[in-house]
Amino acid sequence: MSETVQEQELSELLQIRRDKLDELRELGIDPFGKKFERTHQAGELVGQFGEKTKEELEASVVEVSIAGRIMQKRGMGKASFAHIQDLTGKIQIYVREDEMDAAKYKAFDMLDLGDIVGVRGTLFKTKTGELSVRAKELEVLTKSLYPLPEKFHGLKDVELRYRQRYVDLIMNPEVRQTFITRSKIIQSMRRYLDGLGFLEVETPTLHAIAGGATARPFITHHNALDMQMYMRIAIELHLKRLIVGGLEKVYEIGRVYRNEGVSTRHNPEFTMLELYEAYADYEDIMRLTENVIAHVAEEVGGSATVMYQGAEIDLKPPFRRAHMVDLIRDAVGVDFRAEMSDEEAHRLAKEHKVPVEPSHTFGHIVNAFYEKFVEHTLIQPTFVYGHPTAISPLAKKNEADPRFTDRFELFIVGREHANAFTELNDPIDQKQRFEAQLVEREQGNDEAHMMDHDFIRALEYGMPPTGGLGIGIDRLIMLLTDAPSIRDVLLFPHMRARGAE
RNA sequence: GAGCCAUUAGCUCAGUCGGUAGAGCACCUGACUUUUAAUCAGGGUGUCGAAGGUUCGAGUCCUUCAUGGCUCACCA
Repeated sequence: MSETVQEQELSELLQIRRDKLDELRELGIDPFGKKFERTHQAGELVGQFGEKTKEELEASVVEVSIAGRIMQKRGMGKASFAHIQDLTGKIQIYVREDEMDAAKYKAFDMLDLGDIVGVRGTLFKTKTGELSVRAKELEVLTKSLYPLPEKFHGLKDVELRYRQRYVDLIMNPEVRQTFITRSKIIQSMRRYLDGLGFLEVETPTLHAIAGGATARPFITHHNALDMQMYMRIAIELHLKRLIVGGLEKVYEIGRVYRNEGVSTRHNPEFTMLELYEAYADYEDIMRLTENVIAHVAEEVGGSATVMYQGAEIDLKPPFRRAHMVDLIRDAVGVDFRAEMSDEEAHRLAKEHKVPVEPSHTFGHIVNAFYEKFVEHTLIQPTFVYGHPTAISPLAKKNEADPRFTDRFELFIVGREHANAFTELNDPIDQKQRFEAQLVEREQGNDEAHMMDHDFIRALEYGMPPTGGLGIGIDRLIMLLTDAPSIRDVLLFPHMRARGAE
């Protein structure tokens, strides 16, 4: 569509705003102004001077310079009030015709909600006691050409909130706060791990082999090398190569990509923390996990107890620890510690109406029982450990019972928040595990792991006994910000492309 | 992928039994020098998500499609 046609199709509402560009220029004002020196932010002023009396403010004459978006405007002829919003909040400004340049007052009078201005003036309190800035000078910094949502109800439409997050951020302070908290959570986590002597690293997100997790990858292509590549589904295998290389304690906070369904708990790309510590095992990692989560909750939210969707969640260590088969036994009375064949396991699955595939072995069926009967019941933080070997191709087998591994997952509010294990460092066993995965792949499981010969080679050089951890950062942020949907903690959640537009 | 629900002005929402598309905010015109969801007087700015169908007549009933939300499935 050409620019001219678009211009013609502008609604009256939008056309009026465009016309104001020329009217401002006629007044000698650039509607898309320039750099503006601020001395304060709104929230800072309210914090610093909000408690001062009218008289104290009059006596001290505090000169300030602020800038922000006009969110409310109340004109009264030759004087006007408005509220200006910046990152930190809102502050009222008071503009009088007799105290400034006539053209400037006329320009201000013409401005709309959503326009961005810079104001220099002095602090005072109105007769109703609101801290305000009495404007001496006012600069138009940016004219807004599109009207903001309704001032009282704001932007409610969920689709618009996600597709036009910038409007959501302007209108909904709690959304702004969620993303500030998100940043603080990640900062806090970094500081904590750095303090423990971990080294933050960055490894490739484009992989020749998509390994380290059970998931379907996005496939892409590198032109110059003419090779198929995958967006990474996990960070794991590269970080373990670094443990082989002697970096000993490493972590990466980064994006991984999985070509799977979208839901309130799943986005095609999400942020993982993965961490590996040489000479540690999964019990060390359990302690680290509960400590880092409690630390972040306290540092960012002020308490290790959080409210999530009406439920009080206690994140104070130690978290409950429970073996997967014990939880299944307590829930349905089936004891998978008993020796049993795959056939017996299938019979139990049928008896308890647990959906399984014909190719499933004992281990897959134990996991299916867990997912059906236990997972959703774990509201308070619980380390579920002892996952079957068949579903844990990168975890070390348990010494006493090799049908299970030294692995745990952390469940909170019925959702998986972390996955960790004593890493398998026996290259011969690892190769066999990959081969078992290849069999699954041939049986049609396109999420089964791929063989990674270079990773085997790395293990052949010798990886020290190692504990590893993955934390789903978005889900942790959901928990700590009381967000019901993962989209509420992602600035730009993935949405289907709109056809006509 | 399946089920349920939603889609009307820039935004938030009404719209009865099928009978001339409405309100508040925003915006426009005017008044107003301490207002604060400012107030007062006047002004409705629209592809009723799209396309078919039924009907004398469809925002409303039917079908298909699109997008979104929730639930389920898959998954972290």
